[in-house]
Amino acid sequence: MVRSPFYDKNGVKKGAWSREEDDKLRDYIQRYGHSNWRQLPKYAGLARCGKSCRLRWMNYLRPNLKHGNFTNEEGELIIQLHQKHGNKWSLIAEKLPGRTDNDIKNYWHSHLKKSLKGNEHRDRDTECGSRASHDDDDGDGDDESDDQCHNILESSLALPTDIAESNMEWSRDQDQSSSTVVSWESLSLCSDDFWSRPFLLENTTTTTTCFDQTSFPSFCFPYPYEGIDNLSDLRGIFLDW
DNA sequence: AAGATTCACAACCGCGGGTGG
DNA sequence: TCCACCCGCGGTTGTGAATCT
Repeated sequence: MVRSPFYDKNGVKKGAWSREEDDKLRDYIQRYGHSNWRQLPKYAGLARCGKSCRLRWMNYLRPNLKHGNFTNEEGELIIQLHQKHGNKWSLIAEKLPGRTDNDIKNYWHSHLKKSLKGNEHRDRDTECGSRASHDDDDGDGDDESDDQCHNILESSLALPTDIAESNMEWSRDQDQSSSTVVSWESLSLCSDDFWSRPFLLENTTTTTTCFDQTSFPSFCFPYPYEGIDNLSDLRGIFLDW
């Protein structure tokens, strides 16, 4: 159901999250918050990019998330809100506690849009039934009509109110911050999109440069020790401190 | 029973906005 | 004003599961 895990050319892990990764991410965020997604994977000991961590947390690990089927009430509300706001999924998600924008977006595309499409077909058949029957004679016309409907439904601005209303009838039928900011000098050596930049301890050439963390006062290490194991990182912390 | 098709949804990608130097 | 960094959003894709033929 999800992409198989793999490593990209930068050594960043992609694809499905393992149980262990979930645990690491959850534990880290619960303890230290997520004030800096980009640096989080390094501190948490994850071979992921910050963007991936954020997505996983927001869409799956965050507390109080609802998983599973949408209720009729939720579906109804989504239709109403989509009619009002269009594809502003995050806006819609704010009105549905426990649901993420991604969930709602997926639900819309897999359930509601299809049903609206069905209603649209009915409406069109009512308005010009003979034409519709011609289109469907060989089956090809249906695909074309689907595309037309698709275009309409892609934009909520173009979504006729009566369609949405008719669909509502169908519906009835059925943190604490870790104050992290540390200026990592080593970061300036990196380039590319910051989201995909790896923060991999495993792949850095300096990881073998060890130091005794226990020699420093504990307040020097607001993060789990395993996330700070090279001297340039340590230097960044002290420069900022 | 087996292959084809569709469904459902987790995850990725690219873009744009906000912010600070 | 410009630029880089950081973040969040919305569109899209990939793939296992379910269903159909």
